[in-house]
Amino acid sequence: MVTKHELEGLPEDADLRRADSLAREIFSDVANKWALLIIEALGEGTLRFSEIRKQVEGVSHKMLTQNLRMLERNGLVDREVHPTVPPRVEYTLTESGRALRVTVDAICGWTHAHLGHIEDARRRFDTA
Amino acid sequence: MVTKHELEGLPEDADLRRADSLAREIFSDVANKWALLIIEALGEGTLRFSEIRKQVEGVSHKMLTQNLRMLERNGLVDREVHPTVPPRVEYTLTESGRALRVTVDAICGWTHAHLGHIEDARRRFDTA
DNA sequence: CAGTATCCCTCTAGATACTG
DNA sequence: CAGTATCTAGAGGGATACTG
Repeated sequence: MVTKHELEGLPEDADLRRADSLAREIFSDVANKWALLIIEALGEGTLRFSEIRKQVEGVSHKMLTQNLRMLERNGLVDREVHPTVPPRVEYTLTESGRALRVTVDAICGWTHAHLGHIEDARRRFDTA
Repeated sequence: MVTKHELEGLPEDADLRRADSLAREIFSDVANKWALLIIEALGEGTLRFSEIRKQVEGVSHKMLTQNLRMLERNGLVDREVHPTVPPRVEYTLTESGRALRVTVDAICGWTHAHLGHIEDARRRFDTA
């Protein structure tokens, strides 16, 4: 990923280049705070728009819709609309979304495991 | 992580709350495109400022310094200044940085593994 | 309730120039 | 070469109001 173009210069792999830039784009989509927090919130279950909004503390209405659309577009979440009134819209991770979620969990785990180290590092840095 | 405050309301765990908000903050620092790409670029090795800049395609001088400072402050990268002229500054992941790198690798792996699915999903979404 | 559209302002991030 | 500072345009994102 974000490959260093080991193959750069070979004229025949425009395909690889394309895949590369696509990977970049997806990485940029996904590697952002709100997207990851939404994925984490969905977890294994199914949540309504308003429920996600509660769980992902601090997310605005706008950011939530934007990111949900993006995740849906990339096939990470499934959006099911129940044509009732009032409407009920449920979001669920797709298989690929759940696969990504595992890595998000790993980041969360890393964060907690290193809280202490990080606090120390900050203190050292800030006093210097 | 980004816990849903299962313990919310109990007055005695201001500590947990603090740790929680710290975790949030760290998550926000780290869950951003440039930070992750820099960590990925550093890998197991040691790179100079200008070398990182080459590897992380598209990063501006400013963004690179900003993110390197942030990563240094959080104890993810080690910054070594050689007092020569011209100056030589080398960056290396710390142990905690390398631990996080593993998860970044996982995200990259995920990206490549799901490129096809994602392209399909996008096509479907965009034509609808 | 969920979603879209509009306004508006902040703050990000690029470009440029300058120092050790 | 690496880093800091300044200026500035423009995207990001909040608040609000309106629709199905």
